Amino acid sequence: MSSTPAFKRLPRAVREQQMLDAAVKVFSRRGFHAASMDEIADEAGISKPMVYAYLGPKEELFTACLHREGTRLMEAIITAVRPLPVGPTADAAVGSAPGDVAGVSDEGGAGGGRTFDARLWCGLRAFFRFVGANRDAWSVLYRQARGEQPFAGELTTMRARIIEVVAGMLDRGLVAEGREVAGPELEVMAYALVGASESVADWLADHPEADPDELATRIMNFVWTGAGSLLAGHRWRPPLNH
Amino acid sequence: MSSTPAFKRLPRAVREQQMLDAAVKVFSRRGFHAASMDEIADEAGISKPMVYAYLGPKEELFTACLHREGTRLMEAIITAVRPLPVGPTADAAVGSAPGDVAGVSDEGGAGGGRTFDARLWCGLRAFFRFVGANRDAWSVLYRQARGEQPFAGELTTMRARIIEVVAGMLDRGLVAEGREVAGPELEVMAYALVGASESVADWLADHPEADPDELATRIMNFVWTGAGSLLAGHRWRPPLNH
Amino acid sequence: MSSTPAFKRLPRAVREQQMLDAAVKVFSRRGFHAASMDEIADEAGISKPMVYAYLGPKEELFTACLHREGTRLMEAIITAVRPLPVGPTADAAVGSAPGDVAGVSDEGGAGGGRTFDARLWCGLRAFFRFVGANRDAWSVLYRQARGEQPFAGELTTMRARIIEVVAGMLDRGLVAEGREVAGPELEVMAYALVGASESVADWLADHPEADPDELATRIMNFVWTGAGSLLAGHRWRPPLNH
Amino acid sequence: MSSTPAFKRLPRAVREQQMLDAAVKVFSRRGFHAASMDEIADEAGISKPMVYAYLGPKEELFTACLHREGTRLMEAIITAVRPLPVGPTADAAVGSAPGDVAGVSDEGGAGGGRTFDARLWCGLRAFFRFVGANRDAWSVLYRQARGEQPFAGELTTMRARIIEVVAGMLDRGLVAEGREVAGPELEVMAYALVGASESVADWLADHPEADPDELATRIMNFVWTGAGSLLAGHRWRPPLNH
DNA sequence: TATGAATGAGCGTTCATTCAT
DNA sequence: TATGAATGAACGCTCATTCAT
Repeated sequence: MSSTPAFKRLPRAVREQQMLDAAVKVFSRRGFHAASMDEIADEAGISKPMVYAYLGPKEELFTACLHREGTRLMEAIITAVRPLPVGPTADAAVGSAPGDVAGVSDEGGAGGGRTFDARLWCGLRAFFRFVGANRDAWSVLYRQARGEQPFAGELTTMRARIIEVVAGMLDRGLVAEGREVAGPELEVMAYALVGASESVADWLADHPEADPDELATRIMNFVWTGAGSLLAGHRWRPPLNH
Repeated sequence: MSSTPAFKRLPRAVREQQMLDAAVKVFSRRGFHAASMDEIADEAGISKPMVYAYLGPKEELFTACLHREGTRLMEAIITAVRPLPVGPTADAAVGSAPGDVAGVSDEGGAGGGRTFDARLWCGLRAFFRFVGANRDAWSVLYRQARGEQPFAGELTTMRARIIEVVAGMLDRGLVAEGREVAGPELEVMAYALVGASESVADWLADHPEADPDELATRIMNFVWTGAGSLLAGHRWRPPLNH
Repeated sequence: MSSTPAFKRLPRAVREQQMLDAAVKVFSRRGFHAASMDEIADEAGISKPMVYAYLGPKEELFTACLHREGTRLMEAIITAVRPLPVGPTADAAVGSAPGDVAGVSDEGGAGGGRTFDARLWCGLRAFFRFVGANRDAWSVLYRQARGEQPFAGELTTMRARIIEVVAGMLDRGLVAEGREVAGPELEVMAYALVGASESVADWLADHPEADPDELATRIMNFVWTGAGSLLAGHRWRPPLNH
Repeated sequence: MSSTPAFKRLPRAVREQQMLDAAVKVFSRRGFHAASMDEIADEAGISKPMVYAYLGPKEELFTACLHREGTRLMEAIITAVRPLPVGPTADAAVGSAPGDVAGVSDEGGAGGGRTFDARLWCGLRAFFRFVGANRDAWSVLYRQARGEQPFAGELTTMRARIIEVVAGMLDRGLVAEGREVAGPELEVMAYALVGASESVADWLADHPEADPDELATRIMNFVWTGAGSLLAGHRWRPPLNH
C-alpha cells in the first residue's frame, strides 16, 4: 500500500496516472528488468490485475512511461524555445551578453525578436529545470531505456526530434548570418550539444543541491563560446530579464 | 558452441579471455539482466560451471568485463594524450589551425612540445577509434552499466578519472595562457566535453560506416571553437602529420 | 498431483495446511537436503510458486514444519501430564502397582490427586501414541532436524522445554517425598529419561505393529524401577482405569 | 591446503587415513549433503580425483567413515565390557556400592569375576570417554547418518550389535540371578539403556567441559537404580579401583 | 470494478563426477 | 601417483501473466 488512502472506484484516467507515477518511480529505482510488476502495483496501491487491465504487460507499461515523460520533457523544451509570439517590444531587453560574444539575431524568421542564443539558452534552462524537478523521469528516460533494445527505437525517435529542433535552430542562426553549413556537420554539432547537456543533466540528477539555471549558463558558455575562447577569457552572459 | 574450433583443455588464462570476450558480446547484445549465463557460456564455447569457476557469479563477471574494457579504453586515451617524450623537432609541424583559432602551447611544462589543443584532439581521436573498433565494449560500458545501480560506482570511478584527466589538461592549458579558472567551472566544462564526446561516440556505435577521425575533428571543432564562433565561420583544423 | 481431488481456489489457510502435510511427508522421506521443493509442491498438489508465496523458502518451510509438529507433540504430552483438575475421588483407583514399588503421591501440590508415577506414565503414553500415529512428524523432528545446524537451535529449545517439564515433575516428586536433589543431577536424569524414550520411540517408528501403550509401560518399568530392581524381579504396573 | 605440509608420494594407507580424518571432520561440520567433495579434498590437502581414486564416490566415502568410527567405538566398548580374563583375585576389590543396591555377580559364567553392574559401568564409561574424545566421530555417527536413508542400514546394524551385547549382559545377569525374562522385554530394556546413554552423550558432545566419567556414573545410577529408587534416596556407587 | 489464488517457464548457481595430462 | 580442466544434471527461487470470483 502506498501512502495515498487509495479511495476505491476512482475513474480510469486518474488510476492510470497513479499507476504511471508508481511505475516511473519503480523503474527509475530498479531498472526495467529488476522492477517487478508486484512492486509497481504495490507502489500504486492497487492490485496487479488492475495494472494489466489498464496498461497492459510490462513492456507496454514501460513504453507508456517513456511516452508520458518524454512528451513532458519535449513540451517543456519546445515551449521554452518557441519564439515569443507577440509584440517585438516585449523582450527588447533580451539581448546577448554585453559584448564579449555577439548574439545572432534570427529576427525576420517566423519567430519573435529574440536573439538565437537567447532561445538556445532558454531551451537549456527548461531542460535542466525539468531534470532537476523530475529526477525519476530523467532516470527512466536516460539511464534505463538506453540499455534495453526493445525501447531503443522509441528513444531514438524522441532524441531525433530534439536533435532536429536544435539543428533547425542552428541552421536558422546560420541563415540569419548569411552563412551555410552542410547537413551532416550540423547534425554532429547538434549531437554534441545535446550530449553535453545530457551528461551534465545526469550529473544534476545525482546532485539535488545544484542550481539548474546556473548549470544552464555554464553549459551555454561552454557550448556557445567554445573551449578555446573560454581559455582566452571570453564569456557569454545570460540576458537580464529572465 | 561458438565458431572457434574450441580446442579442449586450454590453460586458464586463455579460457578467461575467451569468456570475457563472450560476456562482453552477450552483455552488449542483451543488457545485464536479459543476458543469461547460459548464452554467455555457449558463446564462449564452454560449459557454465567453468564460467563460475573462473570468473564467479554474474555480477562479478560483469564487473570483470567493465574492468577490462574500461582499462583498455582509459589506456588508449591516456597514451594518446601523454605529451610526446622526445625531441622538440619531432612534431614541429604539429600546430593549430592556420590562423582561425589560436592553439595554446603548453610548452615549458612537463610535457613535450605539442600544443594543448593538439593533445586534446589526439585524445578524442583515440577515444573514437576505440569505440569504432570495440562497439560491444562501448555498449557495455556506456549503455548497460549505467542503468544498473550495483555498477554505478565502478563506472563513476572510471568516469571521474577521465574527467580529472580532461580537467587537468584544460587547467594546464589555462595556466599556459596565464589565466585561471575556478575548479567547479572547470569541472562542468570537462563534464560537457566528455558528455558531448560520449554522445557522438554512441552515435558512432550505431553507424559503423562513419569515420572516427572525422568525428574527432568535428567534435574538436565544436568543443574548441564553440557554437558561436562556428556560426561565424571560424574553423579549427587538425595538425598535419598525424 | 496427490490423491486428493485438489479443488482449485482454496482459501489460504487450507492450502497452508496441505502444504505442511506434504512437506512433513517429504522431509521425513528424504531428509532436509535431499527433499526437493518440486517434490513437496507435487505432493501437495499445487505448483511451486504457491509454496514460496505462502511459506517462504526451504528453510522457513522446514522451520514451519518443525514448529507445527513440535507444538502438536508438546501439547499432547503436556495435556496428558497435567494434574487432573477435579474432585479427588475421580481417580481413587489410580494407584501405583499392588505393592512391588511404591508410587509417590504428589498430592497437596497444585495438581489433582494423581500419584507422581501415574502422571509420568501418562506423559510417556501420550508421547508414544503421538509417535505411533505421526511417524513422519517424528522422523522430521528427531532424525532430520538433528543433523542440520540451522535448526539445532529450534530443536534444542523444544527439547529444553520437555526436559524442563520432566525435571519439574521429578523435582515435585522428590519434594513430596521430603527429599531434595541437586539441579544438575536432576537434569541428567531428565536427559536420560527423555533419551531413553526417544530411542524407543524411534524404534517404534520403524515397527508399526508395536503397541504404543505397551511400550510406555515397558519404558516406565525400566525407568522407574531401574535395571537393578528389574533384574531382581520387581515390577511396576500401570494404574487400572486408564 | 590443510595444515600438514602434505609431503607428496605418501603410501596409500596413510593417505587414506588422512582422507578419512578430513571427511569425518567435514561431514560432522556440514552434514552429509552439505559437505562437498571439494571441501573434503581441500581439508585433506590433496586433489579431488585422489579421493575418488582411493575411497570412491561420496556415498562410499561416507560409509567408510561410518565404518571406521563405528568400529572404533564398538571396540572401545566391547574391550571395556569384556570380563577380565585372568585370576579371580585381580579385582577382588571391585564390588558394588557399599550396600545401597546389591550388585549382581555373573561369576560362574564365561567371564572373569567382575560383578555385572561393574562391567556395565565400565562399558558406559568407555562410551562416554570415546564420545568426549571424538566429538566429530560421534556427530557423524549419531547426528548425520541417522537422517540419511542410504546409511540407515549400516547404522542399524551397528546399533543392533550394541543392543545385542547389552541385552546379552542383562540376560547373563538374570541367569546368574536364577531368573528369566522374555526376549522382547529384554530388548526394550536394552534400547532404553542405549538410548539414554546416547542422549546424554549427545549432550556431552556439546559440553566439552563435562567429565565423561562423572556422566557415566550418573547414567549408571539412573539406569541401574531406577527413578523410583533414586527418589527414595538409593544410590549406586562405582567400584573403587577403577 | 477489483482481487486473491494460481502457474509455466526460466535463470543463477552448485556439485558429484570424470578425463587428459 | 597426482591434478587442473571440464561438464551433465539438478535445485532453489522468482516473475510476468492469467483465472475465477
